[in-house]
Amino acid sequence: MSESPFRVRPGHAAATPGASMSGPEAEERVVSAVVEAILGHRIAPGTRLIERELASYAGASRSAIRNGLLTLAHAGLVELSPNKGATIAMCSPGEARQIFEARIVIEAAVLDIVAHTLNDAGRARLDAFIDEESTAYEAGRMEEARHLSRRFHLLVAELSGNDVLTGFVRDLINRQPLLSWTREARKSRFCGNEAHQRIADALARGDGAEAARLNTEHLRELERELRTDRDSAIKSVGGDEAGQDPRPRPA
Amino acid sequence: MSESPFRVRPGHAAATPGASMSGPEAEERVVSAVVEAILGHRIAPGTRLIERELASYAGASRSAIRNGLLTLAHAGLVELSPNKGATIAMCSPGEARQIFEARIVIEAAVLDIVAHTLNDAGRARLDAFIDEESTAYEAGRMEEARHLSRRFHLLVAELSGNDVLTGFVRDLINRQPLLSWTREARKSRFCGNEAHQRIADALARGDGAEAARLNTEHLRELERELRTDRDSAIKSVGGDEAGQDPRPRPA
DNA sequence: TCCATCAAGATTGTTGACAATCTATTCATT
DNA sequence: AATGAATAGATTGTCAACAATCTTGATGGA
Repeated sequence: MSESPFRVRPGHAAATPGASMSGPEAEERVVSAVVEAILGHRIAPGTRLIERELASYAGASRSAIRNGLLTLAHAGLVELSPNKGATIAMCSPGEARQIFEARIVIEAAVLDIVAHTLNDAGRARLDAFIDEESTAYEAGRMEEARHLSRRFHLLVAELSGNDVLTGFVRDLINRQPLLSWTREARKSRFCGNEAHQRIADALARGDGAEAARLNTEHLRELERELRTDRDSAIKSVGGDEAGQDPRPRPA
Repeated sequence: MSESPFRVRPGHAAATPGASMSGPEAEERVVSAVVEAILGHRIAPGTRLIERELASYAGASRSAIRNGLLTLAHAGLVELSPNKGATIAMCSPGEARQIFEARIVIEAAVLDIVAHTLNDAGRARLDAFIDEESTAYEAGRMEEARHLSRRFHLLVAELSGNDVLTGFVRDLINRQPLLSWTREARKSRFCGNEAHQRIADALARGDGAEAARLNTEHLRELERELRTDRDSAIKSVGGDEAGQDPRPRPA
């Protein structure tokens, strides 16, 4: 059996089939494990999720797993088909376009709100965040940098003070890795935090329109990069996909 | 509570405790029954939903009910507390404000998209819808009119061609009745479809900015009306709930 | 009268087993 | 060899019973 794509969280023992450490946390544990696996590009879209495997991994019952899968399905991260089970969601190019469009318009609105309401505490949070992000980039810690790069957009949403919009942004960001599976370890030339730095500067000046414009440009750049990745993946048909480690379980 | 707030759908027999007409539809039936009950103002926020009651009503097992409640919780319509069960969600004034804000910004973006992409077929759908809505209003069929009034905003979202944004708008609209429980049967002076008519006209002209402006004004009017309702409800009932914590979201 | 304590009932949470369905392999036929 | 049917295995869907927890009402004392 291949390596599990799910990462064991500190403080939690790995799957011990006998130990039924169930509880309200079990469902949450499965959800966050799958989310982390998706965000870390350790699990491919289309991978089938088998209830009993997840159950034994998480040391939970199938009921908890089912609840977790329902939660993930609502967040758009897994697809459920009756009698056929759950798979990691696959986004068609059309869906990818819609997700980017949604991010562009919602984040533009959020940035406009933040530009009008940002206080000193928020400005400090933004500054500290940008520092942390650029430090991670310069140190070459790409995994952490990618994580922080996603977190930036979430932080801006949080600064708007609107939990509803923040939840939408979080869902959209979590689906991002599903759009560009191949972009795993490649160092993106657009994912640097210069764009984030400029957006934060515009926010600090109270210029919401400019911040929104920069963010839109930033996201369009990401989308363009994604499309070229997808195209190049098409021409190198089977080799690339089979060569990557995380494949659907052989089972 | 002697009378059930849930309306029996045509084609489905009422609860027959012995008949276990379960299936994949059972969950869906419960979900839509609760949604309809909320939309029809037949069930109050804070009402406790007891699994066994719902199960016997829907002729389904508790498992299906549980799944349905989870779905409703994800949509923000019910709140689940561990070991305490499910209640119809209650929105604090702060949450209500956030929901209106989210609707304003998302629908503005949607209107801008529609204004740039509307074709003849879409224009025809809008026209037909406005006719149907105004007919319902003039005939005094207020329940249908309220339904269509909500549907108008959903139709505009659908015309944008973006399923992601449409889903967000749908969730927000479905939560609307939770914000203004007291406004049940009252004929609102702002809920007429003149506003919708003007928005549709602006869309037909391709003037997205004006459509968004009109829609924002429309929603702010609704929110103001809601606040006066809530204030008058406070003086009659007296007990007002403190700020509720927002529901937990998937990580 | 008010408050703490406690017991009985009610409700949710969990488990395991069973039925229904799908999937993959095998095997017969053309 | 290719195709289609049948069978065995695997997986999901469902259910009823049991355990854990909460709620309600009563009881007794200050």
